Amino acid sequence: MRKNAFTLLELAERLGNIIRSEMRRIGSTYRLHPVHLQALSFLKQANRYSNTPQALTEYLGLTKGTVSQSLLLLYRKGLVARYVDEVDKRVVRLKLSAAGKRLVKEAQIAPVWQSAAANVSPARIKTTVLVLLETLRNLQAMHSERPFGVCNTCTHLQRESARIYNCGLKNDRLSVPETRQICRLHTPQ
Amino acid sequence: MRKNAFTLLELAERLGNIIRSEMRRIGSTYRLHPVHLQALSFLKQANRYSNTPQALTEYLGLTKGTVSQSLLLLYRKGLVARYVDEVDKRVVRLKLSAAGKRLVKEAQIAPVWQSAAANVSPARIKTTVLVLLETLRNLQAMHSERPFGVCNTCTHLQRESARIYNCGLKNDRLSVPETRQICRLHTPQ
DNA sequence: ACGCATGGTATTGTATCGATACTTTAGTTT
DNA sequence: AAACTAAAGTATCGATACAATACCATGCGT
Repeated sequence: MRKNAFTLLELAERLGNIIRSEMRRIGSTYRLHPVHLQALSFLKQANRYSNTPQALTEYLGLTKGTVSQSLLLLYRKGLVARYVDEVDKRVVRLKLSAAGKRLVKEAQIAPVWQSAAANVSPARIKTTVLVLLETLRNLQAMHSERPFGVCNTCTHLQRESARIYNCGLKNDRLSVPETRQICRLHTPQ
Repeated sequence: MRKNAFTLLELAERLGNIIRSEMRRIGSTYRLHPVHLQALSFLKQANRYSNTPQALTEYLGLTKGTVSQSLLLLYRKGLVARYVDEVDKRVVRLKLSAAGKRLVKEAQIAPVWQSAAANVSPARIKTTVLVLLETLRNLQAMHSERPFGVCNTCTHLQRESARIYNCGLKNDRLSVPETRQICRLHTPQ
């Protein structure tokens, strides 16, 4: 039991390393580091409450100064657009540019991963996902980090009718595609 | 199915980030980076075929020049000892110093992890470990990376008698503790 | 004896990352 | 309204990971 949890840690560590060096490999084509690919991938999925430097900082677990510099680099490369929020002028809104979207599509490491897990039965994958998810949530709770999830599994999501959703926290109307994005205010059920 | 494999990738990525920032936090006490903690932890477990810069390079997935520099830093901090191999004088042997061993013990992140996975049933953890292990092995095979495992699960291990083991590849006698270390020549059954 | 591969180091340039200090805007208190 | 205070970002600096390249020493093959 103890031993197994230790193995789980080692495995996650090794997998993390592999993913990281895979990202390094893929990113080198564009002269980007792993953290940049992660940032772009996050921005692609972030909803309207999470498309800011602050949210990205929380997501990556780095300091805001560091993230600010990384964003500057991505901006200079023309991969992300930045504009000041109309309502709160302290806030910067981030958005992938066309080039950024293209890059995220090209630079996927998912295919490699999928073929690596291709021979595992769906049931076992499901168990694995659930176990890892629970562990992740616990770890995040310990560090009082935000869980960052989609609306589907959030307590604040209210379904008004067939295609009308609402965020109970922000009291905003949400479009269906929006409910599939990830949110920094996510609160697991 | 496809969707699940994608989620698995995301989870591993998130967990990797958490582990990484946890390592950053712990390591900052000693002014060490995540990669240094990983190196020390590897050296603690490496067997006699794997206690070299080359093996560490393969393990971390970095370039040998980079790893050489990291080792220099660890050496200057008095955490690892280095000496030239008697037989092949090109080879450098690495060993944790007393201070290095102490640090590895102190700087464990395992406890956090264990409490995070504490409420998951052993059976489900076992499934998770097996799935991740298979995925890891496949990923490593794709990149023709070495799997790095313990003798227990290696095809080259031969059991001579109750407490006498042999490595069929190197034709060396192995002590029982040695069969629990990790080896760069590991070949999964 | 000659090439050639292998294990490792030295050096240089780029850019992450943390720490610190700073600017601007928002909100709150007096 | 004026003055604190907090929040979101940016700028700057120092340390150093990391890749790339070149290099050195040893070992192994013909």
